[in-house]
Amino acid sequence: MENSPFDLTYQNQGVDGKIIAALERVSQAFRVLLWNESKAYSLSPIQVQVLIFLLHHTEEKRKVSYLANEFNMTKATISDTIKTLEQKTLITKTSETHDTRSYTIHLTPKGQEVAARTSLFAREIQAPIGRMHPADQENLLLSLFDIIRHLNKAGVITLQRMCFTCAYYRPRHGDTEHFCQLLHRNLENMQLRIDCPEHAYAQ
Amino acid sequence: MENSPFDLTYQNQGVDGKIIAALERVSQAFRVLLWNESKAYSLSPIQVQVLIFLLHHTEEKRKVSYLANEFNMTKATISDTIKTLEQKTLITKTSETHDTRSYTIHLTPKGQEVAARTSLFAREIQAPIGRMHPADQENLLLSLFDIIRHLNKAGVITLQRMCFTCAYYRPRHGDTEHFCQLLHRNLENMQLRIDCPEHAYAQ
DNA sequence: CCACATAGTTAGGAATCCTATCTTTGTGGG
DNA sequence: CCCACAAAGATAGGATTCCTAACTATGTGG
Repeated sequence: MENSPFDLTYQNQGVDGKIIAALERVSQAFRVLLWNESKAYSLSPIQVQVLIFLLHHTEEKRKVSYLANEFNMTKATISDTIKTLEQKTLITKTSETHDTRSYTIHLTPKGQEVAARTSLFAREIQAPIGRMHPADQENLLLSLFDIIRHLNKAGVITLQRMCFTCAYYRPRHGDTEHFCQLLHRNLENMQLRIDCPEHAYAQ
Repeated sequence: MENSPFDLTYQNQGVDGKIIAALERVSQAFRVLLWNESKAYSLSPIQVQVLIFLLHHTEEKRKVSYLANEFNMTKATISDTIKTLEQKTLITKTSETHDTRSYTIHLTPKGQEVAARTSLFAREIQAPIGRMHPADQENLLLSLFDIIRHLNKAGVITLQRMCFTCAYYRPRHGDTEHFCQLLHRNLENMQLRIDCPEHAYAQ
């Protein structure tokens, strides 16, 4: 065995190195899938992302500044994207608030249709996840939560709507229990949210 | 409890939906980190990726076509990137093979230095992984392997150097054991490679 | 009411990444 | 031997991404 010419601990492929490499592959897959989907509908990747976001989020989040923050881009970039989407009659703007500087973005019926269809771009990634054992799913999700939580603390990802960054969230018994002050109850691991519509920022 | 105005199974946030969303967040983090690192060294993201790849891979993989396949881009894009890197004296070309159409790319000392430094761009993601329990690391890695294997079969990711797509790989006892015909032995879960230098394609 | 912050737009430019078209070189029948 | 074809890479040109910087217009607070 010692005579093997191959070193099993080759290069930086410790466990964490392997996990990083694997996550990078998955990231690449997302990029490729999103790119393909975009081309299929003659849209840009960011346009598709915006459409999908609009499909799943409420009024107060459907603004230029919010989207810019969400996608780590400048307002200029989003402003441009919105202009294009409007020209394609996929969205409309309404300024129903009393702040006339701002407006809310809405999907047109056509926009909803496109958004619904393109939102399936990740279905290839969903398939193997659906086949996993529930226990493995739970472990995977918790690991990812952990990573994201760290990235959030480190300032890499600025915006979150996950429980751990919410004003209503209270850890109990040293992180093993999760109490939501809005729902007034403990959340199971699988009930923790990554995109909660009621998320409130801690000050 | 039933009176709660909030539906815990809100939107597509079943387990797999949450995992997809989480993976997307991590992907975004990679993008942001890579972008930051690029700007810090006045390079483009793809230039950084190429430099890092060159640092870790051998001769026969350091060619334009291989890189194009690796990063899911056209040869034109890579050709351009290489030209720029050469102008920046970060790489050199040598045509030591007998096929004079092609050449091999080498890092200059300066290129190695930059590559080594930028290769740390993912360290923020590595930190939380390093702190996880070994068992959780193993679960995470196996789950990601599973997803990538599927993406590979589905043709989303064309190129791999992981055991599951290798000509030397033989599953045993229904996927619970992994035999490498090159090493002539079973591999433990944690010995499975995601970027094996000896990977050979199955025909 | 004036200074300042905030929402969004515009202009201009660097960079990404493509398609399509080339040149050159290797390869495999007939 | 040669001719057709494939394969490696380069080049030109263009659509798109995404930025910075400067701008307009509106809200807010001492």
